[in-house]
Amino acid sequence: MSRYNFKETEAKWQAIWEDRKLFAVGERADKPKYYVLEMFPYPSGRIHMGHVRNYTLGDVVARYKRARGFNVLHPMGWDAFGLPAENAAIDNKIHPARWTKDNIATMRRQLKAMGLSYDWSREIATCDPEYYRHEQKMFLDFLKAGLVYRKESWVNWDPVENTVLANEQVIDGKGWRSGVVVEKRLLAQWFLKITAFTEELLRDLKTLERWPDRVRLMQEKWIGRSEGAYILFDIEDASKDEGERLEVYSTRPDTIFGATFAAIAANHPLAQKLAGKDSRLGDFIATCNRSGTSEAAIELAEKVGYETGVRIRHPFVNGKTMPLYVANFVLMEYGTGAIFGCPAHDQRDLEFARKYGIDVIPVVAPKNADAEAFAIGAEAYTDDGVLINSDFLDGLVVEDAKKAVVKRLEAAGAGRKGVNYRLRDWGVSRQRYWGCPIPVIHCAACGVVPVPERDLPVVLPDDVTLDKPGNPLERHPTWKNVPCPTCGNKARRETDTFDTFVESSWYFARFCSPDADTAFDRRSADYWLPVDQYIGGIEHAVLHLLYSRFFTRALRQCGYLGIKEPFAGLLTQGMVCHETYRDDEGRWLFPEQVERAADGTVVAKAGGKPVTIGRSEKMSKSRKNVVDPEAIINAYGADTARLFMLSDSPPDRDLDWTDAGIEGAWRYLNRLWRMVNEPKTPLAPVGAATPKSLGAGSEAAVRAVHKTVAGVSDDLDRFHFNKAIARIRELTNQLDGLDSKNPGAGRALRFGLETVVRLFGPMMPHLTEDLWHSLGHETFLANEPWPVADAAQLVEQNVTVAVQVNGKLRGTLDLPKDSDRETAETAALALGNVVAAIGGKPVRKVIVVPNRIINVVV
RNA sequence: GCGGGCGUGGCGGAAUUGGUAUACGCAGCGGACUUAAAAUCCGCUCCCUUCAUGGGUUGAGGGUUCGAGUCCCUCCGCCCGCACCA
Repeated sequence: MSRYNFKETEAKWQAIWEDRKLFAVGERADKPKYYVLEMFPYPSGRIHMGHVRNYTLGDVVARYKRARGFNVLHPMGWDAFGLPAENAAIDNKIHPARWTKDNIATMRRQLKAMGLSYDWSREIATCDPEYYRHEQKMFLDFLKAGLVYRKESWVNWDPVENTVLANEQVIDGKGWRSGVVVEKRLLAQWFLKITAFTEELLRDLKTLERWPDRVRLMQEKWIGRSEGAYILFDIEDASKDEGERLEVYSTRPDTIFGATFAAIAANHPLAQKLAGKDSRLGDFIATCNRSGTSEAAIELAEKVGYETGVRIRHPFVNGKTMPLYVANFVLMEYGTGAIFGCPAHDQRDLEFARKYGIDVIPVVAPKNADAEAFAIGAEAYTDDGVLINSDFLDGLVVEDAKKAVVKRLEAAGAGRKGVNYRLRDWGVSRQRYWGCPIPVIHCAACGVVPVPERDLPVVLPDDVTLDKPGNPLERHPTWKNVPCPTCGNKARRETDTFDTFVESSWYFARFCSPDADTAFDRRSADYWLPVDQYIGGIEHAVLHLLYSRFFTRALRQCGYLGIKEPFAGLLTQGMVCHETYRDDEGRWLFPEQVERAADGTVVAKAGGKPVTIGRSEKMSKSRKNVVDPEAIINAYGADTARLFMLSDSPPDRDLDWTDAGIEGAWRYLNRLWRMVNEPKTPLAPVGAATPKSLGAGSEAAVRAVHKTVAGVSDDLDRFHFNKAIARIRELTNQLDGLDSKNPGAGRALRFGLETVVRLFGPMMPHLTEDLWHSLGHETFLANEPWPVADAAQLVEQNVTVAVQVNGKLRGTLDLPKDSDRETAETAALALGNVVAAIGGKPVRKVIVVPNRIINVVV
C-alpha cells in the first residue's frame, strides 16, 4: 500500500510558494484588506508547541481569509530584547546579540518548515537599531506631549549582587542567584502616563466586540474604577506642623461612624517622618521593605501593623480620636496610601481589629434586622442595609448615606467626592543592557536633556562585559560620557533601557511598512490598521494588550496614526499540555525517555524501572514534559502536527499533546491521500459536467458536500476549528462508503474529494496543494477561492422531532419540515410508547416547539 | 490574599445557545486480510438492570422551568494574571 511522502511534498511546495512569492502583499484597492497577526515570539532558542499552536491558528485564518477574497497581511518578526539573553550571556559566555541572532536563525528555519503563509519580506527584529530608533523618537515625542515623566519608584534590590531583580528573579523573597533576602529600594525611573487615558481605555472596552468577554472584564478590573470620597482627618497634637491633615480614600464613606482606626502605608511620607522620632517604627518599616515589590507578595504576607501613638480626630464626633497604625497591607500606590478602618464592614479591617484589640462598631444593619441586637462575629457585614449608630445618617440606606456624608464633608471642608483608579502609570526604566536605550542625557547644569533627533538612534555598545553584577551600560568606560547637547559641558547618558513591553506595543504598526524611514508610513498604517484578528496567549490578557491600547492612543495624540484601538478582533489560545513522568527517585523524565513495556506499564528506557505518570500540565522545561516540534515535523510532517493541533481542542482551551493523537492525525492524512490517489470508484474527469440524474446515494453525497461547506465556513468564521475538522471527517466517511455502482458515483466522488481538499487547504496546506494537483488541476490551491454551498441543497424536507412525556424522552417522529401544531400533536399522541407513558392520565398541556420537540405534560 | 476563567464516557471533545446529552476522534475489545506482524478494512464500546422493557448520568448539593450540560445560589477541584519573565 502506498504512503504519503510528506518530506518530499512539504519541501517541494514550500520552495514553490517561496519562489513564486505567493504570500507577499501590497496595498491594493480592488480587495478588502484583512490583517491577521499572531503574537511575535521571543527568540528563546527553538520553537515550542505553544508557538506551533499559535502560528497554526493564525495561518488557518490567513489562508481562509485569502480564499474568501481578502487582501491578507500576515507578517512575522521577533520580540528580540529581554532578560533571557543576558542570563544566557552570564551562563554561557555568549554575547546577547550573538545569542539572539543565532536563535532567530534557528527559529526562522523551524517556522518555515511549518509552511506558514507569512510575507517574510516584512520580517522585523526589535533589537535592530532600524527598529528601535523609531521607538526612541516616539519617546521624545511623548516627552514633548507631556506623556512621560520621571519619579522615584521601588525596585527589588539584591544587596549582594548590587543589582535590581525582576519579580521572577525573586524566589520566596530571596535573590535567585545570591539566595539573600531582597530589599525594596527607591530609584528615579521613567514613567509613561497611561493614566492620561484611563477613562478612554475603560470606556472603549465596550467597542471591542470581537474580544473575549473575559479579557475585557480582566482589563476593566485591572483599571479598577471606583467611586468614593477623599476625607481629611485632623491629626491630634499636630501643633508644631499646623494644618497637617491625613487624607484617606474610601469607597465606603457611609461607614465613617464605624471607623475605629486609621492606617498608612510603610512608605507614606507621614510614616517616614514619624520614624525619625521612633526607631522601633523605623525597624518596622524596614521589615515591611524586606518583602518583594509584587502585589501578590505584599498581599500574601501576614497582615501586621505598628501603632504609632499618633491619634487622629473623627470629622463628625467631637472629641473622638482613633489610633494611627502603619500597616503592611496598605499600598502607597492605591488611593492616597492611607485608609480609615471600619472593622464591622470590611473583612480585612475586621481581622486587623481582632488581632490588635480595636473596637468593632456596626453601622449598617440588614434591612429587617433588629438594630439593637445586630452584632458582628467573624464575618464583616458588607451587603446593603440601613445605617445605625451613625448620628445624622441613621435610617438611610447605604447609597443615600454615601451622598449625605459627602455633602457634609464638603460643607465642612473636610473632604470631597472622588473617583479613584487602580491603574498606575507604566514604569518603563530597566537597569539592564539588552534593551532599547532611553534617549536622554543628564547634565549637571541643564538637567534632563532629550537626545537631539539628529543624534538618533542611540545605539547599544557591543563591547560590554556581562560577567559582573549590575548594568553593563553603567560600567562601560566611555559610552555614557557625552557632551550636553544644550551647554556642551560634560554630561552623562541615561543608562537605563526600556521595558521590552515598549517594543511590543507598536510592532503591529511597523509591519505595515517595515522599511519606512519613519516608524511607519502613515498611508500604509491607514490602509492596514487596525489588526483585524490578533491571536495569542491568554497570559497577555492585561499587560501587553493594555499597553498596546495605550500606545495606540499616545501615537494618535502625537499624529502618528488615526486609530484608537490596535486590535479589532482577539483570539486567546490555551496552553499545550503533556503528562509528566518521574522515575523511582522522583526525577523528571522527558517523554522520549520512557516507553510502554510489554505488560502495559510505563518504564524508563534506560534501566527499565517503573515510571510514575503525573497528570497533564503545561509543557515546561522544569518538568521535562516537552515535545520538540522539530522532532514531530521530521517524523510526521507539518500538516500532521497542524491537523492535530486544530482537531483535538477548541483554540481557547488547553490542549493535551498525546502520541496517540498525533498518530491518529497521521493515519487520517494517509487515508485522505489514498482516497484521492487510489480511489475505489474511478473519478469523473476534471471539469466534467454533472449528469442530469444521479442515483440516490450520489445525490445524498452531493447534498452532504454542500451541507459540509456551509457548516465548515460557519465554523471557521467562529474559530471552531475542531468542529470543522469533525465535519469534514464525517463527510470523508460518507464519501468512502459511496457505492461505485450508484449512478453518478464518479462525479459525486470527484466533487466530494475536491471540496474536502479545498476545505482542508488552510489547515493542511502541503497535502492539499499536492492532492489538488493529483486531481488534475494546474492552479495553486493556495490561490483558489473558497467553495460556496448551494442554498437549495441545504433545505431539508423532513425533520426528526423528539417526543417527551413529562420531560422524559419516549420516542421520535419523522415529520415534514414546518408541520403545524395539530399534525405534530396528533402524531405524537399516537405513538405507542407515548400512550403507554401517559397511562390513561389526563393530558394537561402539550408543548410543541416546531421542528424540535413535543412535550406532553400529564 | 485579590481579579478572571474552567469542570461532560477510560481520554480529547460535540450539543444549532433553554429543547433527542455523549457527534467526530483517541484508546480498548471482537472479526476480516496475512505463514506472522505492521498497515488497512468491518463491527462493538457512558453506567446499572434486563430475554426485553426500564432506570441513572454533564465536579457536589440546592433552586427556577413543561423541559437545565446550558440560567440562579452554595460548596469542591484545577488553571491564568497580579504591574521588572515574555
